Amino acid sequence: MPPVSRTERAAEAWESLFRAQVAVMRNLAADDVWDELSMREYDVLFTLGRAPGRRLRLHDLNREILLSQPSLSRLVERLAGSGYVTREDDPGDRRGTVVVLTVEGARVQKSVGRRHAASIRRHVGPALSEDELDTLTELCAKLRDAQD
Amino acid sequence: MPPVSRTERAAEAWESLFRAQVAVMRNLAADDVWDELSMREYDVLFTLGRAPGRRLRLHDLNREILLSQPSLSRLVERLAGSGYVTREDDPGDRRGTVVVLTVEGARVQKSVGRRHAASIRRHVGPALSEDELDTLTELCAKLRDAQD
DNA sequence: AATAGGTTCATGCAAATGCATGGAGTTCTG
DNA sequence: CAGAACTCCATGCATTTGCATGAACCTATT
Repeated sequence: MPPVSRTERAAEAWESLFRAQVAVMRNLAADDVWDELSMREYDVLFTLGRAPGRRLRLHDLNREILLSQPSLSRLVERLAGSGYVTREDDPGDRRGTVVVLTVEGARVQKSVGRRHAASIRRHVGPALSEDELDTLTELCAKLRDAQD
Repeated sequence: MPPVSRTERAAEAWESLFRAQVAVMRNLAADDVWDELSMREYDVLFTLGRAPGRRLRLHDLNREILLSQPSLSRLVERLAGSGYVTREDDPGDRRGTVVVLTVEGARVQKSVGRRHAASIRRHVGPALSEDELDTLTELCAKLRDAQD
């Protein structure tokens, strides 16, 4: 076995992470829990639910969601049309738009969220031991924190 | 600290993995290496390059690429138009289409690949120790292998 | 305080994506 | 071995996405 450089190690780790994400994502997407929300819509509502006051500036929301700014703008527009969020002016910065999760939005997010969590348990839970799951959580958190 | 159930551990691990993927992906996408190929196009050419004979059935290719079958069909169509792949009939199964990487396709993939690898080294390499990178690789491989 | 430069968001428009479907080929079943 | 069921791929069509751009606002510089 030849010596493995740091570059190769980084490339292998990313490749492995990426492929695992693709494989798990495909299984999660195939599970029958996306009748009320698409995965991206769920991601937005979930992120809002975690935020203080269940509200976030569009710009801040955009940092959590892998979507271009115009696409997120229109996704939020559709969510507002469905009554799951409202859009308010930011009094502190009048350029900004604050996206606020509605009661109905929170309800739908939780409804889908419960089934999604069960789906995750089925697809991710059995793959690794509890210690391994914790290690994976920590390593990914570390990787994420090192970005930008 | 309350006891943590296996369901919670799985959900945390997936959440952490997913967010890390989003954060890294955003940085990789922002790097100036995608002038000749989009990330998805690169992914297809890269996957073909790894396959034996640098060729893959469209259906098999689709299992590696997170894209619907019609979308992949059209992506391959565009790659063929650019001269990076050719489409051949599968003699063994006449329903099938075999996608073959061309010499030019391999050249472009390598050209982008070199810069992409350097980009990965910059964004992923410094985040973790070498042991941690190896551990992450193994855990993600295990997770991936457990899918389906 | 005026102006230049930066930030935040929305919209026009072309391109890419997914869903539903259909055609062609293969495999299973009685 | 006939036909039903399934698999693989492509195409029509509506939706979603990204890029380019512009409007409104904020901030820094002089």
